Amino acid sequence: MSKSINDSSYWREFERNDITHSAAHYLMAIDALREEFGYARVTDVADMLEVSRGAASMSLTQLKKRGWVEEDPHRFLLLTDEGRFMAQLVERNFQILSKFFQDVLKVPKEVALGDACKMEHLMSLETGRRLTGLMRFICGDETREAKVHELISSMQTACKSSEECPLCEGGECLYPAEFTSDT
Amino acid sequence: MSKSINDSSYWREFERNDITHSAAHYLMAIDALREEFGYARVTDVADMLEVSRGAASMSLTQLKKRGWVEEDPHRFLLLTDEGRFMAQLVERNFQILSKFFQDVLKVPKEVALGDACKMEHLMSLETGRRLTGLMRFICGDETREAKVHELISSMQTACKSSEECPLCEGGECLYPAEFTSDT
DNA sequence: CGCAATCGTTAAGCATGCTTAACAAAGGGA
DNA sequence: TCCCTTTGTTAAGCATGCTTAACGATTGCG
Repeated sequence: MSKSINDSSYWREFERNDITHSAAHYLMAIDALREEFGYARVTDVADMLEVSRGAASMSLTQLKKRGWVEEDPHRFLLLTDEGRFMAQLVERNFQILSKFFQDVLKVPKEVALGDACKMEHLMSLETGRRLTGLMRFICGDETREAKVHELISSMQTACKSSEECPLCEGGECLYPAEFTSDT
Repeated sequence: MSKSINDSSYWREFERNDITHSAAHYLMAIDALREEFGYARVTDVADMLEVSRGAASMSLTQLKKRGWVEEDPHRFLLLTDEGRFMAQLVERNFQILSKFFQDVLKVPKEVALGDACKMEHLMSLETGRRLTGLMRFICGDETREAKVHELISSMQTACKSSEECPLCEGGECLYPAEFTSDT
């Protein structure tokens, strides 16, 4: 268990992720601005993300070099097909994760949105697609959905014993008493 | 939707997260080494994480300043109570996420472990606890577990129409045809 | 004891990504 | 036209976190 979690073959994949958190938000900002106003300039992106124009300018230059951002004939910012793909991937991940956390796990909105926003650019397409499937299963039947919620809300304490818990079999309890109240 | 995803009040929380990915792995490495060998030195941590001794030294100095790491009477590395709490939080998140991705969502192992490792330090205690509850629900009944798997494996194509899909109601389909094959 | 290997720290360099500040280029009103 | 504002770029500084290299301080063997 502890042997593999620190295996360098994948723990450092974090810093080599396809897209950084920051880059994802620059792309999504362009998408959102074009949708809302029909165009996006460096200053608009900077305002939306509340970063300086300098930061936006430098980041967008990198995104242009990477082939995700272009300028249209009027020198307005534009996503390339690949850029739009990345933006949509991250945005869809955010939507799925925040919906999953809020509607299925019943995590308080603020926490759910915070977690989803941090994780949105890190979940692979494969995982996102399958998570969508799980949610179609749960949300597709009201009785089932209600039962999930009932069970989750009753699960405020640690499992009684490793024997009867399908998760803790053999090992230690994943959520012992000291972890059942919030941080 | 696009309005809130770029709201600076939380998109920049990513860089202010309680613990960085790197810091989490330093803490978990100390934990793992002490468990396996009874002690942990800077060099051992560096070897386990496959970083230079210089990097390990500097990072561990920061973790000492932060109160998560100490030295024992023999000058070996030791986690403080708070440090152990953080390490266990992240490790438990990794276990829950990788189990969820592999055993519930049936994501291929390599992808599941990669995703879990990237997200492990970003999921809040609250969300992790509730995810554990969901998994107790699903894995606690074989019929239910089988049904979830059947449904997820059949969900390889986009939903037929927004009308009948509990997720896409109103808006666009989250997983239209062009996204249903892997990247 | 002494030499050599190991251990831990520190410095310099690089990359990311933010800040503020300076500046050139373009735009708009009197 | 002139001036002032807005826009976008660039430079310098800071923080994180990695690299390699140099450096003392141990440690251990013959």
